[in-house]
Amino acid sequence: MKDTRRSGCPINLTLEILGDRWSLIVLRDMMFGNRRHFRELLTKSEEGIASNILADRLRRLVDEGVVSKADDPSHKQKALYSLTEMGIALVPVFAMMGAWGRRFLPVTEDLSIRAELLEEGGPPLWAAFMDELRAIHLGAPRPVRSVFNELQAAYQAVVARRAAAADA
Amino acid sequence: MKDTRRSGCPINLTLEILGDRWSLIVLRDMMFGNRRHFRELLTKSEEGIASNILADRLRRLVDEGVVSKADDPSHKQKALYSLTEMGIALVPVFAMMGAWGRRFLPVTEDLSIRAELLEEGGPPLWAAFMDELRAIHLGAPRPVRSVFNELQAAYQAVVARRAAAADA
DNA sequence: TCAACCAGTTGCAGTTCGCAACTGGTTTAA
DNA sequence: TTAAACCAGTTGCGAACTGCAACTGGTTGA
Repeated sequence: MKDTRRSGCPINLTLEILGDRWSLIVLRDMMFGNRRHFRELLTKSEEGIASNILADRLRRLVDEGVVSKADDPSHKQKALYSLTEMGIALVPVFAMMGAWGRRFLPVTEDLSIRAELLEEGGPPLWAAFMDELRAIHLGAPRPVRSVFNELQAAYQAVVARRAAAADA
Repeated sequence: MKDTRRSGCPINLTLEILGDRWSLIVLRDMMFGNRRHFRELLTKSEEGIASNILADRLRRLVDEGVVSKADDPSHKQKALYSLTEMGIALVPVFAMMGAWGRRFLPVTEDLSIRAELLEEGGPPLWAAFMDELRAIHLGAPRPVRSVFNELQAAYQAVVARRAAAADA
């Protein structure tokens, strides 16, 4: 928690936590890419975050309660980062931001297919996805439907289709 | 438009335009506070933006096409800033961010009443508000319903109620 | 035993931020 | 007519933040 709040406006307070160029990238990768470890977030990011920035952002997000950090039982050195309910509740924000970006900015097809599905699915799809995230990150019972797999499959399909088109 | 795009992901591209601590504050004040001139944005902001930062952000937002700038016919020196359709389309993003902030962050009652109404009203209210913004900023025909006035009245009512409670 | 892997830290140059003072011009009211 | 208030910014400066590359100390698996 920051003690130097500029105002009690919800938009402002949200911006004080997430208003920079990397925090939401990290959360996006945790949420849609299922990246849970430092090295995964560092090396598999499309945008190439620097390790000191990543360390700083993870520390802040943990401080603010958006992300939690735990030891990975399978490996003494591994830290396991999880979304909290606060982090999971960002799904609709991502959906709306993705929809806006997709409409107005020069997105690439492969990287925007997830945003497209999320937009078309609307609140019911978001709720299903959030249920699944609660299972993955909070240990809640795993729902039958896996929105994560649906999104992933759609992404793979686009990548495959584009690769095939490039060959032809 | 920036030529150094980190990736074609819609979330990333959105962040490259709006991912800082001030851009959305400026847009919020234009949208919900109907601030259209430099001095209004500078002095009436809850958060106290610096004039050089405001000038820089307005320049960027105009460059990116989120805001447009025109001469105010009533005053030779006045510049009139308007939301473009791209800016108006941010209404749902603000609604979701406001809802998130309201749920998880220490918002104040007066400054979050608008976010509450926007959340409760849902997509139909957002659409009505966007219609009104198109009238105000783009010269479209003015709709009958004024969501702006509804939000403003609710804000004033909270302020008045709190002032009365403080007196008692 | 040794290479690969783990989560970060450190140093440094360049950029951005935030504050305060200031600029050159316009409008308003006495 | 003139002075005060108002207009959109700009400039200078120290402090903070960013991004890059190299590095640390420890763990794991072959």
